[in-house]
Amino acid sequence: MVRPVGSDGVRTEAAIRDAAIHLIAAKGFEAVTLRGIAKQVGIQASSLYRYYPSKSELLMTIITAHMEDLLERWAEAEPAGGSALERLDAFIEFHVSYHSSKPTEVFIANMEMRALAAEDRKTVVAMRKRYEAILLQILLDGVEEGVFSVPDARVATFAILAMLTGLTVWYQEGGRLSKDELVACYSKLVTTGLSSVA
Amino acid sequence: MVRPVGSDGVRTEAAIRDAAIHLIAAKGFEAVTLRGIAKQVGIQASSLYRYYPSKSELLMTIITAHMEDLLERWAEAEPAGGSALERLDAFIEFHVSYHSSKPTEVFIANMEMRALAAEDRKTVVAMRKRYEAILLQILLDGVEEGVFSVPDARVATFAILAMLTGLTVWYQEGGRLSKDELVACYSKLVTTGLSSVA
Amino acid sequence: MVRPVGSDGVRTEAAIRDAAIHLIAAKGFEAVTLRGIAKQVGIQASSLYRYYPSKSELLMTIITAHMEDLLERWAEAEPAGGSALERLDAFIEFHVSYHSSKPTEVFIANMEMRALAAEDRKTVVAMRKRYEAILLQILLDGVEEGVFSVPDARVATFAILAMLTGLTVWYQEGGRLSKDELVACYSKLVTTGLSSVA
Amino acid sequence: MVRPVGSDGVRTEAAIRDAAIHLIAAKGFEAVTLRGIAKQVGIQASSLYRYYPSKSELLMTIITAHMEDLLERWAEAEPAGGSALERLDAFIEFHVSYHSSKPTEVFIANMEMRALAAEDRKTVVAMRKRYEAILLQILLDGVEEGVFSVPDARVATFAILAMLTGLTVWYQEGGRLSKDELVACYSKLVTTGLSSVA
DNA sequence: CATGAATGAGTATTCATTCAT
DNA sequence: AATGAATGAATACTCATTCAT
Repeated sequence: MVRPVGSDGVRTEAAIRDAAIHLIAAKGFEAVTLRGIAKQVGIQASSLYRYYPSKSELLMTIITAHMEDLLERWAEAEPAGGSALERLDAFIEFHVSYHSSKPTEVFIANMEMRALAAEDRKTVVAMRKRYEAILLQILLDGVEEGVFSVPDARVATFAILAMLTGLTVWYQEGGRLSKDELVACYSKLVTTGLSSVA
Repeated sequence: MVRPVGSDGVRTEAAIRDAAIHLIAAKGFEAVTLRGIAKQVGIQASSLYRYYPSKSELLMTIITAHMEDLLERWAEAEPAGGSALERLDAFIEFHVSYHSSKPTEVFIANMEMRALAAEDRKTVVAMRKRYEAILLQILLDGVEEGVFSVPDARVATFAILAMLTGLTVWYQEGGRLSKDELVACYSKLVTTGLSSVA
Repeated sequence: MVRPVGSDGVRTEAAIRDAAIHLIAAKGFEAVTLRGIAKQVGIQASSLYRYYPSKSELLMTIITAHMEDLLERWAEAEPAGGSALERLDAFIEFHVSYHSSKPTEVFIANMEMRALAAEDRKTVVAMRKRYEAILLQILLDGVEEGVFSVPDARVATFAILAMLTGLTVWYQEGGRLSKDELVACYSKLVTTGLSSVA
Repeated sequence: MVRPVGSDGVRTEAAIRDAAIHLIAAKGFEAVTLRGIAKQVGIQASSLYRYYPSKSELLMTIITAHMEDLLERWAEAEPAGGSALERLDAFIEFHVSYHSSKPTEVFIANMEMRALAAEDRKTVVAMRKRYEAILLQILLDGVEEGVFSVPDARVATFAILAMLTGLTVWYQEGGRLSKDELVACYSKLVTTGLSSVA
């Protein structure tokens, strides 16, 4: 009997990841059991080992897949050239869109880094730094252009990312605000804050 | 050795809480073991039960003590009257000062709510909502006064709190910036964003 | 060693029950540890959980299995019709035979009901009442027929059952008396007491 | 300050025994904790050690006190001389009276012998044998006199004692039957069984 | 006479992981 | 590709017991 391409195995692997992502987001990595994941998939816990060599590698896979995806997509979405303000707008739009479309993965990547082994954590931190560097550069350029004024670009980077990423805590697809409204909201706050003057 | 000379219940209880706070912040509640806490305090794990009836009540105590403290201190620091802008400044100064002076407790309160039992989580969420309501009211007042312009006050509240609270992730006492500089940084970002015009 | 070759779930489950029954009868339920049971079976304590979800459910299983067996077997052994005296003889023969063939299970069922959770205890008490009702009915019928004389049928039921069941405390298979002699002994005592007249 | 005779200490010791007796009867010795006993008395667990050197000696004290009391009282109640039938009646009256007046202590002595250390158990078994020997002798005498007919005097002894003692399981002071009715009930059953002829 | 602080051995139970089938 | 039986190390928690005060 010929097994159709992309059959069982592949499907099972995807199902495992999906189940893991939702359970980890809901209960936290340590509180999730392999039996729990297996049950949701409809297989035995021992069968998980066909697909992932350990619980921690399952987490690492989820987090790095997310980080790689994030960085790749920005590489595609990144505007070639443009003013700092234009690039900032593009970045906010990208970040908010991505984070509101995959809030669960993002939430895990932010919450469960402590659960990674030291080595793995280092790898992920490095990826995250690459992402932070994108915004930091935009801010520095904007300051140089004279359009941005920040007391401390590094703190501002952390602050803005924390603000933007915070949406994963409360955002639910199909909520009160459309994605465009969400982007507008955050764009306004980042560029002119609360002030009604500018 | 049954009881070391000079042992003292009050001192032990404080030591347990301190040890628990630091371990939980570093590794996450689920990953922390009572043995680990006890070891750091220099007692046996079973002795913890003289002070806290269960691991989860220990967490609950830490989180509620923090939340109560936060709300009480704001009640003291809150300016009587004043414009929305003045009250916003006061709130930011308070929030940043408090969060930078107790980053560990705050971090735990934000990260470990999932580890609480449903009932306890409800209690804490209610306290948190009371705190969020403070900022929300300031924003609404500012909008009415015409000094603030926000697309959505509720989203803005979450966004600003996420930004301000985010400092607990990276802030370390005695770092590059003084507390005043920190407050100035965040104040600037909240009121006028990145714009150099205003 | 992960799984000894030729290990078999059904066999293991039976071995666990046997070990549990003997240990509980010897030391009492509370004094028996899962480690102790496991050791006797030759497995790890954690492996018990593949077969019984908790220590108390293991006890409940043992007790209810015994009670169900007792009631079913009487249903089979019960004479269709007959005088009260004939039915009494049949009951005594059945009860003494059953109790002397499974003294350990019976002993546990009598001694360890306190160890059951309230809910479970209720269930077992109800089964026991069904059994007691059998003898009570025989006594009432005998009184009506005029062959039995009892000051109080309810007390007599408890008294006779206590007497008959008491054999589980001292009886050992292969002892001085044969099963038939045992039945004769108890029959005599129940029907005419110590009197040498009748 | 002069302490009044028979004060605190004595009262506390009695309170501890009472509390222990009722708790052990209700939950079983192993399930009872010293903290539980102390709580009921209104003292700290550590204070129990002023009165009893260990949990198991507390049990041993309760059981032997009961057994000694039982034997002493029979020595007082025992009729000097008399026929086997008269002595049997006296024994039954004594046994039922004593057991219905102290059902809790008796219950413990019967149920918790397994909880005693081997050495202590031996001691108690010996006392119990002395008590059983009383009834056995009466039966043997009655057989010799020709008024009793028993297939096996030893089995009859166990059987009758099990029947009589069984009342501690269900008897409650102030219940449906008076003590005299109770004695009459059991007397009838022992001497002529269920038969209506004799 | 009584306690409060502490111990340490022990308990049921959980869980990631292994591997013959 | 998947499972069922089993492991062993770990976990929160309990409890009898000790003893300086």
